[in-house]
Amino acid sequence: MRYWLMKSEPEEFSIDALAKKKKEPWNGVRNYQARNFMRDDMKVGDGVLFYHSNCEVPGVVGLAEIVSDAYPDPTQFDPKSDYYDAGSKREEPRWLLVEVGYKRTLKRTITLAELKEKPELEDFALVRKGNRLSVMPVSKNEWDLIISLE
DNA sequence: GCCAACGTTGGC
DNA sequence: GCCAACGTTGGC
Repeated sequence: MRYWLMKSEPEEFSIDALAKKKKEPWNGVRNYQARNFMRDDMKVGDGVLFYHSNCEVPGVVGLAEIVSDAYPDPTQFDPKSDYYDAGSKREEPRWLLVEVGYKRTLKRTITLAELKEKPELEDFALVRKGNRLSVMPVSKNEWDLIISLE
């Protein structure tokens, strides 16, 4: 079993929204590295740290899990969608998604500022300068440490 | 295939 | 709202 961190802007889709909907197709990922993680490495049952980005207090706010294998992201074919990609063909979809299932909301936000202070997390992709991945791997050690901060 | 211009992400 | 970082695009 692997672990992941997935970013979402709370104004777009928050942990509360996921709690309400129970699960959500993670559409709109348009970054090849993130897509490759979803396509090649994510398995049903993998753990997910749900992260709020681009907001007042960025940080890990909940736990989720992968509940589907990767499949083509339908928004890439929808001209009305923000995520439309005219260059992607149905016979050969460029973008994939996985479905993310709600597990629980943390009692408090484990903030980015806190994570940055932990020497053990020095190499964690999230806190490395300039990182813009919206989906990234988390090691077992990193997962355990982050969870323990709750 | 290089690289400048441009767009996006996301913390602050 | 600013801006650093970085991915993508497109002219050459």
